[in-house]
Amino acid sequence: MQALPEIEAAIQLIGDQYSPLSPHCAADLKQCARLLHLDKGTLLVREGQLSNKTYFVVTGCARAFYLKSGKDITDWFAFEHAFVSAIHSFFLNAPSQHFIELLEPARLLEISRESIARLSDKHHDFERLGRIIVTKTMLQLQQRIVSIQFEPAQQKYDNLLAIRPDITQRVPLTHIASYLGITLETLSRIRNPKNRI
Amino acid sequence: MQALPEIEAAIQLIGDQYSPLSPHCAADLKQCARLLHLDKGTLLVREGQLSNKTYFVVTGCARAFYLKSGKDITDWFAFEHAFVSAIHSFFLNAPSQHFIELLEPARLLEISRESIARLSDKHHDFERLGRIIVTKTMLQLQQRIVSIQFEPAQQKYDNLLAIRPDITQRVPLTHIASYLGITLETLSRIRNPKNRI
DNA sequence: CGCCGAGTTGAACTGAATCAAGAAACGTGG
DNA sequence: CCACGTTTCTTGATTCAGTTCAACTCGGCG
Repeated sequence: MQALPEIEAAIQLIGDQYSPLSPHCAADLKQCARLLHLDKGTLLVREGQLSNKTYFVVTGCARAFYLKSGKDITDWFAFEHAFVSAIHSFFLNAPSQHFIELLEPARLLEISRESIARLSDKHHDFERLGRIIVTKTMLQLQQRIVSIQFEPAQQKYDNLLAIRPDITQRVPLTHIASYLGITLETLSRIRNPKNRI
Repeated sequence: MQALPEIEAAIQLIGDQYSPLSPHCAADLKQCARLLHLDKGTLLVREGQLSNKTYFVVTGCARAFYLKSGKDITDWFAFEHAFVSAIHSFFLNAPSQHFIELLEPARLLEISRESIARLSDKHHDFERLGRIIVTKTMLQLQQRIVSIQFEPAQQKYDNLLAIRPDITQRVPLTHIASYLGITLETLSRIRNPKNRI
């Protein structure tokens, strides 16, 4: 049917990174995960759609963004070995506030909410995996709030570079700017060493 | 030993609000949860301490805050029927970045990380409860990021009031201001109807 | 009564936004 | 492989929301 060894490898990665899965559970997961390879620019989700999928990025990168009075604001970046989903839609079964766009050609493991619910019921260790993934995400968001609030623009940018030094090579500055809560112009000035005090 | 019926009632509240627990699991939880009643102003956790406890607020309210170059910045409010913990310390077993302070006399259910780990191993439904609590918290944080970033001060304040209309009666304005990422002076001006455009 | 913490008000300052041009890089078709 | 249009990024001038600093008011409470 599909590239099963690659799916297996991706599942292994997830287990290693977050919480190990029993062989039985991993096998069940393999049955319901799909491997996608998609072009740069693909929109996985659009605003207003119901999205009951979560995506694990095997290679490439993606962003979640929303439109705020017409302006495109990036809310989340997912690089290889990270998850991305339209969280409001995925967890609350509500119309998505977000778009999800691929910023590079990518391979993704796609898993449906329904599969996750079924596997969580059946396997205690899958339930745990879910808890741990969500916990890490929560901690990340908390750190992001600290960084956004009260840090001047330069510091926010430096903080981001510390976590992801390669981001400027992979993501247009506009998206980085909106992610940091600053304008493209400000980001451009910050990056110009002449403007450093 | 303790006010067991009150502990039971608190556990019932948690189950109702997040994810139901089997009687067996609820009974196990009852064994390891402690009910505290503490005065306003009590510090549950101080910066630098290891905190391996999480607290469910039965009545009263608490805040988590940190010091950023000497300034007191509120990061989280927990009113009745919500959880509060020094998340960085609790989940990563690292020294706390936060203080936790009671803003009103409070009754709290205290549960240790170790108990949670044990109960999560033993009871699939407890593991699920944990996943769901963390998921809701994650969604809250995500909403907060959206609200913090790009909203002007007035809007951020209005958003908070929409969620917690009584907050100004219960919490000093300084804490609300730092939570919103604005100064006390700005908050004061915003609240003064004369300054509305 | 007088002090103290909490909140308000005012005036000056500032970091970042906005508005407006232009330069550089990028890809696509001739 | 070059020309052209599009997207991405830079630079400059101006404006503005919110900060900072400072003084003042108010309401408890010892």
